Amino acid sequence: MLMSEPSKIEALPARERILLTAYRLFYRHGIRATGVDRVIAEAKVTKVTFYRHFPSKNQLVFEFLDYRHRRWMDWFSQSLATHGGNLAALVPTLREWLGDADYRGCAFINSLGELGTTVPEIADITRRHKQEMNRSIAGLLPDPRSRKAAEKAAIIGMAVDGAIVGAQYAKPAETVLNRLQALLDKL
Amino acid sequence: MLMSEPSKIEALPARERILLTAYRLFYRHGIRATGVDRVIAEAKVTKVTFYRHFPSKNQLVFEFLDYRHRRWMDWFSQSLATHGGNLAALVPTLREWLGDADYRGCAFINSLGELGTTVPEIADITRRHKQEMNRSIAGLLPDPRSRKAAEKAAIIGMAVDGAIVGAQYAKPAETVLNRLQALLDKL
DNA sequence: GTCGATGTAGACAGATCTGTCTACACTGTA
DNA sequence: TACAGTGTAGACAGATCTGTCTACATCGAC
Repeated sequence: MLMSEPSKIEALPARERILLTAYRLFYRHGIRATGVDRVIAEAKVTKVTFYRHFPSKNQLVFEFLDYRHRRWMDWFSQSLATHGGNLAALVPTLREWLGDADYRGCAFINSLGELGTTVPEIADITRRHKQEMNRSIAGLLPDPRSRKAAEKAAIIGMAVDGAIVGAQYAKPAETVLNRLQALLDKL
Repeated sequence: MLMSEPSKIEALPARERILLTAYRLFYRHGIRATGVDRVIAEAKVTKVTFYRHFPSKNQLVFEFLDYRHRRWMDWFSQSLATHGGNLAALVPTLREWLGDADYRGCAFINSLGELGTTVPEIADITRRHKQEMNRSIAGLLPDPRSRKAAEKAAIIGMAVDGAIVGAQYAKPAETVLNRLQALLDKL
């Protein structure tokens, strides 16, 4: 769902191929488990090309997270709209993601857990990502720009984070989604 | 709070020193960022001793998570009891942990995000840990052994997971705790 | 006195990792 | 026509990583 189409990657310029390959490997296997050499091999570029576009692995990680953020927000907003644009849209939208076969949680939460003290910028990046997610959630509520909507969205966002993590260790995702729906029904 | 006392480690047998050192380094820096050589150096043992007690790094990781589970559950149960043993105890209990200077989230969630596909056992380990956490939460509710309490505890546990993760990227933890309290007030 | 358990100091092997380097080719634009 | 941008194939350096190995010492229990 949020994964790129591998069959079309070969036609892309080298930089795009590197970023999409890193995106797929970092999300699936983790950042430290994915060496630069593996990204280079699977993107079918050379080291000179890689280091011409990305001065370091850490820079690639930042661009991976930025790219992930933009793609995820696009999907999230569109899917919420598709499902009706109100709070009832939230769980059906999350169902599309949490039930995916390639689901591996939130790239930001995972990266924070893996590298949070080694690369402190990841906490800021994660906070901004979640703030924007919460703004989208606020948009589902009556009077979306009010203080009350922001506070309620933050509470809902916290529960969504819990569901995201829960779907990583608990199967099936449907259990977690039902739990989230039950919580939303009480708010 | 949940960290061991470094000043007393030297007096312990080698196996305990290794486990406590791994516990501290894995929790603070992540698993892959912590090499075996570093654990050995800081535990003040030799490689032969290390590999006599732990056949592999993965085995050490499993024992780190088991140890973390037992210590965390002990703290969690005792702190909940100290704060009154009912649902109102939950947020004050979590405040002790989430506000800690060495706070780095949940070792299970972090390990799952870092190594979830490389070491699939971690998902099962995490699920069992969270099931036991939820059983403790159910114990705070009226009629703790009922189906209803289990379901409510699972919902609360999901929100707790969200708070745990939120406290990693959002400062101060007090904001997250207030949000959690607001959610609990609505349940 | 013997033996098992526990501990010691690295050397070593093989693998993996990040980043730099050389010299060249192709393409598109001005 | 020239030049900048983009791309190529590794070799190489230095570092880090996991796990095995040798030979010995100490201690406590039987």
